[in-house]
Amino acid sequence: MSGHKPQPLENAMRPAALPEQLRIACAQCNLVELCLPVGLPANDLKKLDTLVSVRKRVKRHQALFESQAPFEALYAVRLGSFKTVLTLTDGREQVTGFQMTGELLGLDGIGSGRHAVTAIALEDSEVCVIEYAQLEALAQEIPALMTQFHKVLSREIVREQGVMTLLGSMRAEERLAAFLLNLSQRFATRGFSPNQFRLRMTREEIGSYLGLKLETVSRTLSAFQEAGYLRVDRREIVLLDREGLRQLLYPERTDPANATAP
Amino acid sequence: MSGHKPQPLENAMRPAALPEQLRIACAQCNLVELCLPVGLPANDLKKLDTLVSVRKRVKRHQALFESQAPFEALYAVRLGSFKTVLTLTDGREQVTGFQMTGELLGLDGIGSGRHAVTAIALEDSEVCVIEYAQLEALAQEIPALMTQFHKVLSREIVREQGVMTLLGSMRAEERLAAFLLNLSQRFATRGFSPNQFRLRMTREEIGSYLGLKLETVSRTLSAFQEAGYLRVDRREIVLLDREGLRQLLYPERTDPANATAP
DNA sequence: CGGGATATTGAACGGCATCAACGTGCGTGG
DNA sequence: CCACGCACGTTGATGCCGTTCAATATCCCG
Repeated sequence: MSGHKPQPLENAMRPAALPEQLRIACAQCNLVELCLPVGLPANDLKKLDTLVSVRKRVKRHQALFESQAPFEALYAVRLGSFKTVLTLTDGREQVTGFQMTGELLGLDGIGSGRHAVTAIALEDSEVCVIEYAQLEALAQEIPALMTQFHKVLSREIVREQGVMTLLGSMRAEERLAAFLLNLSQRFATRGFSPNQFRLRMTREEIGSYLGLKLETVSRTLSAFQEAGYLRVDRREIVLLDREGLRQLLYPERTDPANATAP
Repeated sequence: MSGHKPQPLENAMRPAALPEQLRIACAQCNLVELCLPVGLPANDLKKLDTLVSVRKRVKRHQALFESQAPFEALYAVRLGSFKTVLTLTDGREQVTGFQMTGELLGLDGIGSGRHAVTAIALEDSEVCVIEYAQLEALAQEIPALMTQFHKVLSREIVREQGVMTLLGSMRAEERLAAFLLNLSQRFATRGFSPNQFRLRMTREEIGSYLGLKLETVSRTLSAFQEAGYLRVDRREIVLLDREGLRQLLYPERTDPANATAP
Protein backbone atom coordinates (compact mmCIF):
# COMPACT_ATOMS: atom_id res chain seq x y z
CA MET A 1 0.00 0.00 0.00
CA SER A 2 2.98 2.23 0.45
CA GLY A 3 3.92 1.88 -3.14
CA HIS A 4 3.62 3.57 -6.44
CA LYS A 5 0.48 1.73 -7.37
CA PRO A 6 -2.20 4.21 -8.28
CA GLN A 7 -5.03 2.22 -6.76
CA PRO A 8 -5.25 1.55 -3.02
CA LEU A 9 -6.66 -1.97 -3.25
CA GLU A 10 -7.35 -1.99 0.44
CA ASN A 11 -7.10 -5.58 1.58
CA ALA A 12 -5.77 -7.08 -1.61
CA MET A 13 -2.38 -8.39 -0.70
CA ARG A 14 -0.85 -7.71 2.59
CA PRO A 15 1.79 -10.24 3.51
CA ALA A 16 2.12 -10.50 7.26
CA ALA A 17 5.14 -8.27 7.13
CA LEU A 18 5.05 -5.68 9.90
CA PRO A 19 2.95 -6.62 12.87
CA GLU A 20 2.14 -3.30 14.51
CA GLN A 21 3.82 -0.48 12.68
CA LEU A 22 3.80 0.34 9.02
CA ARG A 23 5.04 3.23 6.99
CA ILE A 24 2.55 5.15 4.95
CA ALA A 25 2.17 8.55 3.43
CA CYS A 26 -0.70 11.00 3.68
CA ALA A 27 0.00 12.07 0.14
CA GLN A 28 -0.86 8.59 -1.11
CA CYS A 29 -3.69 7.89 1.30
CA ASN A 30 -7.10 7.69 -0.27
CA LEU A 31 -8.58 9.18 2.90
CA VAL A 32 -6.78 12.47 2.50
CA GLU A 33 -10.06 14.15 1.61
CA LEU A 34 -11.75 13.04 4.82
CA CYS A 35 -8.95 13.23 7.29
CA LEU A 36 -6.99 15.93 9.04
CA PRO A 37 -5.09 17.15 5.95
CA VAL A 38 -8.23 18.27 4.10
CA GLY A 39 -7.35 21.09 1.77
CA LEU A 40 -3.64 21.17 2.45
CA PRO A 41 -1.45 21.92 -0.58
CA ALA A 42 0.84 19.15 -1.74
CA ASN A 43 4.03 20.57 -0.27
CA ASP A 44 2.43 20.87 3.15
CA LEU A 45 1.21 17.31 2.82
CA LYS A 46 4.81 16.24 2.50
CA LYS A 47 5.67 17.84 5.78
CA LEU A 48 2.74 16.15 7.39
CA ASP A 49 4.14 12.85 6.22
CA THR A 50 7.19 13.35 8.35
CA LEU A 51 4.84 13.39 11.30
CA VAL A 52 2.24 10.81 10.44
CA SER A 53 4.43 7.93 9.55
CA VAL A 54 3.32 5.18 11.83
CA ARG A 55 0.30 3.00 11.58
CA LYS A 56 -1.01 0.84 14.32
CA ARG A 57 -3.27 -2.15 14.16
CA VAL A 58 -5.99 -2.71 16.67
CA LYS A 59 -7.91 -5.93 16.78
CA ARG A 60 -11.63 -6.13 17.32
CA HIS A 61 -12.66 -5.38 20.90
CA GLN A 62 -9.17 -4.18 21.71
CA ALA A 63 -8.56 -0.73 23.20
CA LEU A 64 -6.62 1.83 21.19
CA PHE A 65 -6.27 3.87 24.35
CA GLU A 66 -7.86 3.78 27.78
CA SER A 67 -9.55 6.45 29.81
CA GLN A 68 -7.14 8.11 32.25
CA ALA A 69 -4.09 7.03 30.30
CA PRO A 70 -1.58 9.76 29.48
CA PHE A 71 -2.38 11.54 26.26
CA GLU A 72 0.39 11.53 23.72
CA ALA A 73 -1.06 11.17 20.28
CA LEU A 74 -4.11 11.55 18.12
CA TYR A 75 -5.21 8.75 15.87
CA ALA A 76 -6.79 8.87 12.44
CA VAL A 77 -8.86 5.85 11.56
CA ARG A 78 -7.35 4.35 8.45
CA LEU A 79 -9.35 1.16 8.30
CA GLY A 80 -12.18 -0.20 10.39
CA SER A 81 -14.15 1.60 13.06
CA PHE A 82 -14.19 2.46 16.75
CA LYS A 83 -16.41 3.47 19.60
CA THR A 84 -15.46 5.84 22.40
CA VAL A 85 -16.80 5.06 25.85
CA LEU A 86 -17.03 7.15 28.96
CA THR A 87 -17.29 5.13 32.15
CA LEU A 88 -18.81 6.48 35.33
CA THR A 89 -17.40 5.59 38.72
CA ASP A 90 -20.31 3.25 39.36
CA GLY A 91 -19.61 1.31 36.21
CA ARG A 92 -22.31 2.73 33.98
CA GLU A 93 -21.04 3.35 30.49
CA GLN A 94 -21.95 5.85 27.83
CA VAL A 95 -20.85 5.51 24.24
CA THR A 96 -19.96 9.04 23.19
CA GLY A 97 -19.24 8.39 19.55
CA PHE A 98 -18.57 6.00 16.69
CA GLN A 99 -15.61 6.75 14.46
CA MET A 100 -15.23 5.69 10.86
CA THR A 101 -12.34 5.95 8.41
CA GLY A 102 -10.79 9.39 8.21
CA GLU A 103 -12.10 10.48 11.60
CA LEU A 104 -9.87 11.46 14.50
CA LEU A 105 -9.63 9.86 17.90
CA GLY A 106 -8.10 11.27 21.05
CA LEU A 107 -9.16 14.92 20.90
CA ASP A 108 -10.52 14.56 24.43
CA GLY A 109 -7.04 14.17 25.84
CA ILE A 110 -5.58 17.51 24.81
CA GLY A 111 -7.15 19.57 27.55
CA SER A 112 -6.02 17.60 30.56
CA GLY A 113 -3.16 15.51 29.24
CA ARG A 114 -5.13 12.38 29.97
CA HIS A 115 -7.68 10.58 27.90
CA ALA A 116 -11.24 11.09 29.07
CA VAL A 117 -12.68 8.17 27.18
CA THR A 118 -11.65 4.68 26.14
CA ALA A 119 -11.48 3.94 22.42
CA ILE A 120 -12.31 0.41 21.36
CA ALA A 121 -12.16 -1.12 17.91
CA LEU A 122 -15.48 -2.44 16.65
CA GLU A 123 -13.68 -4.58 14.09
CA ASP A 124 -10.07 -5.24 13.18
CA SER A 125 -8.80 -1.77 12.44
CA GLU A 126 -5.83 0.38 11.64
CA VAL A 127 -5.03 3.92 12.68
CA CYS A 128 -2.40 6.48 11.78
CA VAL A 129 -0.55 7.70 14.83
CA ILE A 130 -0.13 11.45 15.09
CA GLU A 131 2.23 12.44 17.87
CA TYR A 132 0.57 15.41 19.43
CA ALA A 133 3.71 17.32 20.32
CA GLN A 134 4.82 17.07 16.73
CA LEU A 135 1.43 18.11 15.46
CA GLU A 136 1.56 21.23 17.60
CA ALA A 137 5.00 22.05 16.30
CA LEU A 138 3.97 21.55 12.72
CA ALA A 139 0.78 23.56 13.17
CA GLN A 140 3.03 26.37 14.26
CA GLU A 141 4.77 26.20 10.93
CA ILE A 142 1.83 25.59 8.66
CA PRO A 143 -1.05 28.01 9.16
CA ALA A 144 -3.36 25.97 6.98
CA LEU A 145 -2.81 22.95 9.18
CA MET A 146 -3.57 24.89 12.33
CA THR A 147 -6.74 26.28 10.81
CA GLN A 148 -7.82 22.86 9.68
CA PHE A 149 -7.16 21.39 13.10
CA HIS A 150 -9.29 24.05 14.75
CA LYS A 151 -12.10 23.19 12.39
CA VAL A 152 -11.85 19.53 13.29
CA LEU A 153 -12.07 20.38 16.97
CA SER A 154 -14.96 22.76 16.45
CA ARG A 155 -16.88 20.25 14.37
CA GLU A 156 -16.54 17.71 17.12
CA ILE A 157 -18.05 20.24 19.50
CA VAL A 158 -20.96 20.79 17.15
CA ARG A 159 -21.44 17.07 16.63
CA GLU A 160 -21.69 16.55 20.36
CA GLN A 161 -24.18 19.38 20.65
CA GLY A 162 -26.29 17.52 18.16
CA VAL A 163 -26.11 14.39 20.27
CA MET A 164 -27.02 16.38 23.36
CA THR A 165 -30.11 17.61 21.57
CA LEU A 166 -30.97 14.11 20.48
CA LEU A 167 -30.58 12.80 24.01
CA GLY A 168 -32.32 15.72 25.62
CA SER A 169 -35.40 16.18 23.51
CA MET A 170 -36.06 13.35 21.10
CA ARG A 171 -38.16 10.25 21.41
CA ALA A 172 -36.81 6.76 20.78
CA GLU A 173 -38.03 6.63 17.18
CA GLU A 174 -36.47 9.97 16.37
CA ARG A 175 -33.17 9.07 17.97
CA LEU A 176 -32.84 5.91 15.96
CA ALA A 177 -33.92 7.59 12.74
CA ALA A 178 -31.34 10.32 13.27
CA PHE A 179 -28.71 7.72 13.99
CA LEU A 180 -29.43 5.68 10.86
CA LEU A 181 -29.53 8.74 8.63
CA ASN A 182 -26.25 9.93 10.06
CA LEU A 183 -24.62 6.56 9.41
CA SER A 184 -26.09 6.50 5.93
CA GLN A 185 -24.64 9.87 5.12
CA ARG A 186 -21.22 8.95 6.44
CA PHE A 187 -21.15 5.77 4.39
CA ALA A 188 -22.12 7.78 1.32
CA THR A 189 -19.30 10.24 1.99
CA ARG A 190 -16.93 7.31 1.90
CA GLY A 191 -18.18 6.07 -1.40
CA PHE A 192 -20.44 3.33 -0.10
CA SER A 193 -24.14 2.97 -0.62
CA PRO A 194 -26.24 5.19 1.63
CA ASN A 195 -29.05 2.67 1.41
CA GLN A 196 -27.37 -0.54 2.33
CA PHE A 197 -24.78 -1.09 4.97
CA ARG A 198 -23.70 -3.26 7.82
CA LEU A 199 -23.81 -1.99 11.37
CA ARG A 200 -20.48 -2.40 13.09
CA MET A 201 -21.92 -2.14 16.58
CA THR A 202 -24.30 -4.14 18.73
CA ARG A 203 -27.80 -3.08 19.73
CA GLU A 204 -26.46 -2.42 23.17
CA GLU A 205 -23.79 -0.05 21.86
CA ILE A 206 -26.34 1.77 19.74
CA GLY A 207 -28.59 2.00 22.76
CA SER A 208 -25.84 3.35 24.93
CA TYR A 209 -25.05 6.02 22.37
CA LEU A 210 -28.73 6.96 22.00
CA GLY A 211 -29.64 6.77 25.67
CA LEU A 212 -31.88 3.75 25.15
CA LYS A 213 -31.90 0.13 26.23
CA LEU A 214 -30.95 -2.50 23.71
CA GLU A 215 -34.48 -3.91 23.77
CA THR A 216 -35.85 -0.54 22.73
CA VAL A 217 -33.38 -0.33 19.86
CA SER A 218 -34.38 -3.79 18.71
CA ARG A 219 -38.08 -3.08 18.97
CA THR A 220 -37.80 0.24 17.19
CA LEU A 221 -35.83 -1.31 14.35
CA SER A 222 -38.56 -3.94 14.02
CA ALA A 223 -41.17 -1.20 14.02
CA PHE A 224 -39.30 0.64 11.25
CA GLN A 225 -39.26 -2.54 9.22
CA GLU A 226 -42.95 -3.06 9.89
CA ALA A 227 -43.60 0.48 8.69
CA GLY A 228 -41.63 -0.11 5.51
CA TYR A 229 -38.83 2.34 6.23
CA LEU A 230 -36.16 -0.31 6.02
CA ARG A 231 -35.29 -3.95 6.09
CA VAL A 232 -33.13 -5.28 8.86
CA ASP A 233 -31.48 -8.63 9.22
CA ARG A 234 -29.16 -8.83 12.17
CA ARG A 235 -26.67 -6.08 11.39
CA GLU A 236 -27.52 -5.67 7.74
CA ILE A 237 -29.60 -2.59 7.06
CA VAL A 238 -31.36 -1.71 3.85
CA LEU A 239 -32.95 1.71 3.88
CA LEU A 240 -36.08 1.69 1.75
CA ASP A 241 -37.45 5.12 2.54
CA ARG A 242 -34.85 7.62 3.70
CA GLU A 243 -37.24 10.47 3.17
CA GLY A 244 -39.76 8.77 5.43
CA LEU A 245 -37.19 8.51 8.18
CA ARG A 246 -36.30 12.14 7.73
CA GLN A 247 -39.91 13.16 8.10
CA LEU A 248 -40.00 11.20 11.31
CA LEU A 249 -37.21 13.39 12.53
CA TYR A 250 -38.64 16.68 11.43
CA PRO A 251 -42.34 16.37 12.10
CA GLU A 252 -44.72 17.36 9.37
CA ARG A 253 -44.09 20.56 7.51
CA THR A 254 -46.33 19.26 4.77
CA ASP A 255 -48.25 22.49 4.42
CA PRO A 256 -46.16 24.91 2.32
CA ALA A 257 -48.15 27.74 3.85
CA ASN A 258 -46.56 27.41 7.26
CA ALA A 259 -43.27 26.14 5.94
CA THR A 260 -40.92 28.59 7.59
CA ALA A 261 -37.22 29.17 7.26
CA PRO A 262 -34.94 26.13 7.39
CA MET B 1 -11.38 44.58 39.86
CA SER B 2 -7.93 45.26 38.58
CA GLY B 3 -5.06 45.65 40.97
CA HIS B 4 -2.51 48.28 41.84
CA LYS B 5 -2.38 50.04 38.53
CA PRO B 6 -4.49 53.10 38.18
CA GLN B 7 -7.77 52.09 36.76
CA PRO B 8 -7.46 51.83 33.00
CA LEU B 9 -9.41 53.66 30.44
CA GLU B 10 -12.77 52.07 30.90
CA ASN B 11 -14.70 54.96 29.53
CA ALA B 12 -11.97 57.49 30.06
CA MET B 13 -10.27 58.00 26.71
CA ARG B 14 -13.23 56.97 24.67
CA PRO B 15 -15.72 59.68 24.01
CA ALA B 16 -18.94 58.47 25.51
CA ALA B 17 -20.16 58.09 21.98
CA LEU B 18 -19.62 54.35 22.13
CA PRO B 19 -22.21 52.72 24.32
CA GLU B 20 -21.39 49.23 23.10
CA GLN B 21 -17.64 49.13 22.86
CA LEU B 22 -15.09 49.71 25.57
CA ARG B 23 -11.35 49.36 25.73
CA ILE B 24 -9.87 46.95 28.22
CA ALA B 25 -6.69 44.98 28.69
CA CYS B 26 -6.24 41.30 29.41
CA ALA B 27 -3.21 42.13 31.49
CA GLN B 28 -5.37 44.03 33.91
CA CYS B 29 -8.37 41.73 33.80
CA ASN B 30 -9.04 39.79 36.96
CA LEU B 31 -10.34 36.92 34.87
CA VAL B 32 -6.99 36.27 33.29
CA GLU B 33 -6.64 33.09 35.31
CA LEU B 34 -9.94 31.67 34.07
CA CYS B 35 -9.99 32.90 30.53
CA LEU B 36 -8.20 32.13 27.31
CA PRO B 37 -4.83 33.61 28.34
CA VAL B 38 -4.28 31.18 31.21
CA GLY B 39 -0.59 30.69 31.76
CA LEU B 40 0.62 33.14 29.15
CA PRO B 41 3.73 35.12 30.10
CA ALA B 42 3.34 38.86 30.54
CA ASN B 43 4.86 39.86 27.23
CA ASP B 44 2.53 37.54 25.33
CA LEU B 45 -0.35 38.98 27.28
CA LYS B 46 0.53 42.35 25.85
CA LYS B 47 0.23 41.03 22.33
CA LEU B 48 -3.08 39.52 23.19
CA ASP B 49 -4.25 42.93 24.26
CA THR B 50 -3.81 44.21 20.74
CA LEU B 51 -6.36 41.64 19.73
CA VAL B 52 -8.85 41.63 22.57
CA SER B 53 -9.53 45.28 22.81
CA VAL B 54 -13.25 45.56 22.46
CA ARG B 55 -15.93 44.84 24.94
CA LYS B 56 -19.54 44.47 24.12
CA ARG B 57 -22.56 44.78 26.35
CA VAL B 58 -25.48 42.44 26.05
CA LYS B 59 -28.67 43.04 27.96
CA ARG B 60 -30.64 40.31 29.66
CA HIS B 61 -32.50 38.09 27.18
CA GLN B 62 -30.63 39.64 24.29
CA ALA B 63 -28.71 37.49 21.79
CA LEU B 64 -24.95 37.85 21.56
CA PHE B 65 -25.08 35.92 18.30
CA GLU B 66 -27.68 33.87 16.53
CA SER B 67 -27.57 30.40 15.10
CA GLN B 68 -26.71 30.40 11.39
CA ALA B 69 -25.16 33.86 11.55
CA PRO B 70 -21.68 34.19 10.02
CA PHE B 71 -18.96 33.40 12.50
CA GLU B 72 -16.41 36.14 12.97
CA ALA B 73 -15.38 36.28 16.59
CA LEU B 74 -15.16 34.43 19.84
CA TYR B 75 -16.42 36.03 23.00
CA ALA B 76 -15.10 35.78 26.53
CA VAL B 77 -17.66 36.41 29.22
CA ARG B 78 -16.39 39.33 31.24
CA LEU B 79 -19.46 39.94 33.35
CA GLY B 80 -22.77 38.15 33.68
CA SER B 81 -23.75 34.82 32.16
CA PHE B 82 -25.18 33.24 29.05
CA LYS B 83 -26.94 30.18 27.75
CA THR B 84 -26.36 28.58 24.37
CA VAL B 85 -29.38 27.14 22.61
CA LEU B 86 -29.68 24.78 19.70
CA THR B 87 -33.02 24.96 17.90
CA LEU B 88 -34.42 22.10 15.86
CA THR B 89 -36.32 22.73 12.66
CA ASP B 90 -39.58 21.91 14.39
CA GLY B 91 -38.98 24.52 17.04
CA ARG B 92 -37.85 22.30 19.89
CA GLU B 93 -34.95 23.82 21.77
CA GLN B 94 -32.06 22.34 23.67
CA VAL B 95 -29.87 24.37 25.98
CA THR B 96 -26.35 23.09 25.31
CA GLY B 97 -24.51 25.05 27.96
CA PHE B 98 -24.40 27.84 30.51
CA GLN B 99 -21.40 30.14 30.42
CA MET B 100 -20.03 32.10 33.33
CA THR B 101 -17.28 34.71 33.59
CA GLY B 102 -14.06 33.74 31.90
CA GLU B 103 -15.67 31.15 29.67
CA LEU B 104 -15.63 31.33 25.88
CA LEU B 105 -18.57 31.55 23.54
CA GLY B 106 -18.65 30.89 19.82
CA LEU B 107 -16.37 27.88 19.48
CA ASP B 108 -19.11 26.11 17.57
CA GLY B 109 -18.74 28.49 14.65
CA ILE B 110 -15.14 27.73 13.71
CA GLY B 111 -15.83 24.54 11.84
CA SER B 112 -18.44 25.75 9.42
CA GLY B 113 -18.04 29.51 9.46
CA ARG B 114 -21.53 29.84 10.88
CA HIS B 115 -22.74 29.70 14.42
CA ALA B 116 -24.48 26.47 15.30
CA VAL B 117 -26.16 27.80 18.41
CA THR B 118 -27.69 31.02 19.66
CA ALA B 119 -26.11 32.67 22.69
CA ILE B 120 -28.43 34.58 24.98
CA ALA B 121 -27.57 36.63 28.04
CA LEU B 122 -29.22 35.40 31.22
CA GLU B 123 -28.60 38.77 32.85
CA ASP B 124 -27.09 42.07 31.78
CA SER B 125 -23.63 41.01 30.66
CA GLU B 126 -20.41 42.03 29.03
CA VAL B 127 -18.09 40.10 26.77
CA CYS B 128 -14.65 40.65 25.31
CA VAL B 129 -14.68 40.36 21.54
CA ILE B 130 -11.93 38.23 20.05
CA GLU B 131 -11.79 38.54 16.29
CA TYR B 132 -11.17 35.03 15.14
CA ALA B 133 -8.99 35.85 12.17
CA GLN B 134 -6.72 37.82 14.46
CA LEU B 135 -6.66 35.07 17.03
CA GLU B 136 -5.53 32.60 14.39
CA ALA B 137 -2.80 34.94 13.29
CA LEU B 138 -1.62 35.51 16.82
CA ALA B 139 -1.73 31.81 17.65
CA GLN B 140 0.63 31.36 14.75
CA GLU B 141 3.07 33.69 16.45
CA ILE B 142 2.67 32.57 20.02
CA PRO B 143 2.95 28.82 20.53
CA ALA B 144 1.72 29.06 24.10
CA LEU B 145 -1.46 30.74 22.93
CA MET B 146 -2.10 28.07 20.33
CA THR B 147 -1.56 25.33 22.87
CA GLN B 148 -3.87 27.02 25.31
CA PHE B 149 -6.54 27.45 22.68
CA HIS B 150 -6.41 23.77 21.80
CA LYS B 151 -6.88 22.96 25.46
CA VAL B 152 -9.92 25.17 25.65
CA LEU B 153 -11.44 23.44 22.63
CA SER B 154 -10.62 20.00 23.97
CA ARG B 155 -12.09 20.77 27.37
CA GLU B 156 -15.30 21.83 25.74
CA ILE B 157 -15.40 18.48 23.98
CA VAL B 158 -14.92 16.69 27.28
CA ARG B 159 -17.53 18.82 29.01
CA GLU B 160 -20.05 17.92 26.37
CA GLN B 161 -19.19 14.25 26.69
CA GLY B 162 -20.04 14.60 30.36
CA VAL B 163 -23.40 16.09 29.48
CA MET B 164 -24.03 13.31 26.99
CA THR B 165 -23.43 10.81 29.75
CA LEU B 166 -25.72 12.68 32.07
CA LEU B 167 -28.46 12.78 29.45
CA GLY B 168 -27.94 9.24 28.33
CA SER B 169 -27.71 7.31 31.53
CA MET B 170 -28.72 9.30 34.60
CA ARG B 171 -32.00 9.64 36.38
CA ALA B 172 -33.64 12.98 37.11
CA GLU B 173 -32.25 13.18 40.65
CA GLU B 174 -28.74 12.44 39.49
CA ARG B 175 -28.91 14.94 36.68
CA LEU B 176 -29.96 17.74 38.96
CA ALA B 177 -27.42 16.81 41.61
CA ALA B 178 -24.67 16.81 38.99
CA PHE B 179 -25.86 20.16 37.73
CA LEU B 180 -25.91 21.79 41.14
CA LEU B 181 -22.50 20.43 42.09
CA ASN B 182 -21.08 21.66 38.83
CA LEU B 183 -22.48 25.13 39.39
CA SER B 184 -21.23 25.09 42.96
CA GLN B 185 -17.73 24.26 41.82
CA ARG B 186 -17.71 26.93 39.18
CA PHE B 187 -18.84 29.57 41.65
CA ALA B 188 -16.10 28.46 44.01
CA THR B 189 -13.51 28.77 41.25
CA ARG B 190 -14.63 32.36 40.83
CA GLY B 191 -14.22 33.16 44.49
CA PHE B 192 -17.86 32.86 45.48
CA SER B 193 -19.36 30.56 48.03
CA PRO B 194 -19.84 27.02 46.79
CA ASN B 195 -22.71 26.63 49.23
CA GLN B 196 -24.86 29.59 48.49
CA PHE B 197 -25.64 31.07 45.13
CA ARG B 198 -28.34 32.41 42.92
CA LEU B 199 -29.43 30.54 39.83
CA ARG B 200 -29.29 32.74 36.76
CA MET B 201 -31.63 30.55 34.75
CA THR B 202 -35.25 29.47 34.94
CA ARG B 203 -36.49 25.99 35.78
CA GLU B 204 -37.35 25.57 32.15
CA GLU B 205 -33.81 26.39 31.03
CA ILE B 206 -32.36 24.00 33.59
CA GLY B 207 -34.81 21.38 32.39
CA SER B 208 -33.88 21.90 28.79
CA TYR B 209 -30.19 21.52 29.62
CA LEU B 210 -30.83 18.37 31.65
CA GLY B 211 -33.37 16.79 29.33
CA LEU B 212 -36.19 17.20 31.85
CA LYS B 213 -39.43 19.13 32.01
CA LEU B 214 -39.56 22.17 34.23
CA GLU B 215 -42.06 20.47 36.54
CA THR B 216 -39.60 17.67 37.15
CA VAL B 217 -36.86 20.16 37.96
CA SER B 218 -39.14 21.91 40.41
CA ARG B 219 -40.30 18.70 42.04
CA THR B 220 -36.79 17.34 42.34
CA LEU B 221 -35.55 20.54 43.92
CA SER B 222 -38.38 20.29 46.42
CA ALA B 223 -37.48 16.69 47.09
CA PHE B 224 -33.85 17.69 47.71
CA GLN B 225 -35.03 20.28 50.20
CA GLU B 226 -37.29 17.72 51.83
CA ALA B 227 -34.32 15.37 52.13
CA GLY B 228 -32.18 18.07 53.70
CA TYR B 229 -29.65 18.37 50.91
CA LEU B 230 -30.36 22.03 50.36
CA ARG B 231 -32.68 24.95 50.86
CA VAL B 232 -34.29 26.55 47.87
CA ASP B 233 -36.23 29.77 47.64
CA ARG B 234 -37.05 30.76 44.10
CA ARG B 235 -33.61 31.03 42.57
CA GLU B 236 -31.63 31.19 45.77
CA ILE B 237 -29.88 27.94 46.57
CA VAL B 238 -28.19 27.00 49.83
CA LEU B 239 -26.39 23.69 49.70
CA LEU B 240 -26.52 22.03 53.11
CA ASP B 241 -25.04 18.65 52.25
CA ARG B 242 -22.80 18.65 49.21
CA GLU B 243 -21.42 15.26 50.13
CA GLY B 244 -24.94 13.88 50.21
CA LEU B 245 -25.57 15.14 46.72
CA ARG B 246 -22.33 13.62 45.57
CA GLN B 247 -23.28 10.26 46.97
CA LEU B 248 -26.51 10.51 45.06
CA LEU B 249 -24.44 10.79 41.95
CA TYR B 250 -22.04 7.99 42.68
CA PRO B 251 -24.13 5.38 44.43
CA GLU B 252 -22.35 3.93 47.42
CA ARG B 253 -20.56 0.71 46.73
CA THR B 254 -19.76 0.12 50.37
CA ASP B 255 -20.35 -3.61 50.28
CA PRO B 256 -20.25 -5.56 47.04
CA ALA B 257 -22.32 -8.28 48.67
CA ASN B 258 -25.56 -6.37 49.02
CA ALA B 259 -24.92 -4.06 46.13
CA THR B 260 -27.45 -5.92 44.03
CA ALA B 261 -31.22 -6.06 43.96
CA PRO B 262 -33.23 -3.91 46.35
C1' DC C 1 -19.23 -28.16 16.70
C1' DG C 2 -20.51 -26.34 21.04
C1' DG C 3 -21.46 -22.42 23.91
C1' DG C 4 -21.59 -17.74 24.97
C1' DA C 5 -22.73 -13.44 22.83
C1' DT C 6 -26.25 -11.25 20.34
C1' DA C 7 -30.91 -10.40 19.02
C1' DT C 8 -36.03 -10.69 19.15
C1' DT C 9 -40.34 -10.52 21.39
C1' DG C 10 -43.74 -10.47 25.23
C1' DA C 11 -45.68 -8.80 29.75
C1' DA C 12 -45.79 -5.74 33.54
C1' DC C 13 -43.93 -1.92 35.90
C1' DG C 14 -42.42 2.75 36.93
C1' DG C 15 -40.35 7.28 36.25
C1' DC C 16 -41.13 11.19 34.08
C1' DA C 17 -44.24 13.80 30.96
C1' DT C 18 -48.51 15.82 30.46
C1' DC C 19 -52.38 18.41 31.81
C1' DA C 20 -54.20 21.36 35.12
C1' DA C 21 -54.87 24.61 38.89
C1' DC C 22 -53.05 27.80 41.81
C1' DG C 23 -49.59 30.84 44.12
C1' DT C 24 -46.24 34.65 43.97
C1' DG C 25 -42.91 38.05 42.97
C1' DC C 26 -41.64 41.57 39.75
C1' DG C 27 -41.75 44.89 36.16
C1' DT C 28 -44.65 48.11 33.86
C1' DG C 29 -47.77 51.62 33.32
C1' DG C 30 -51.50 54.26 35.04
C1' DC D 1 -46.82 54.56 44.41
C1' DC D 2 -49.80 50.99 43.86
C1' DA D 3 -52.30 47.76 41.26
C1' DC D 4 -52.45 45.10 37.52
C1' DG D 5 -50.76 41.48 34.48
C1' DC D 6 -47.72 38.12 33.47
C1' DA D 7 -43.73 35.31 33.69
C1' DC D 8 -42.14 32.10 36.81
C1' DG D 9 -42.67 28.50 40.14
C1' DT D 10 -45.09 24.79 42.87
C1' DT D 11 -47.94 20.90 43.45
C1' DG D 12 -51.39 17.27 42.26
C1' DA D 13 -53.59 13.64 39.18
C1' DT D 14 -53.20 10.72 35.41
C1' DG D 15 -51.16 8.32 31.55
C1' DC D 16 -47.65 6.86 28.41
C1' DC D 17 -43.18 5.56 26.72
C1' DG D 18 -39.32 3.20 27.59
C1' DT D 19 -37.41 0.13 31.12
C1' DT D 20 -37.20 -4.14 33.43
C1' DC D 21 -37.63 -8.96 33.73
C1' DA D 22 -37.99 -13.05 31.22
C1' DA D 23 -37.99 -16.63 27.68
C1' DT D 24 -36.42 -18.15 23.35
C1' DA D 25 -33.97 -18.10 18.96
C1' DT D 26 -29.78 -17.80 16.34
C1' DC D 27 -25.29 -16.65 14.97
C1' DC D 28 -20.64 -16.35 15.26
C1' DC D 29 -16.27 -17.32 17.18
C1' DG D 30 -12.98 -19.99 19.15
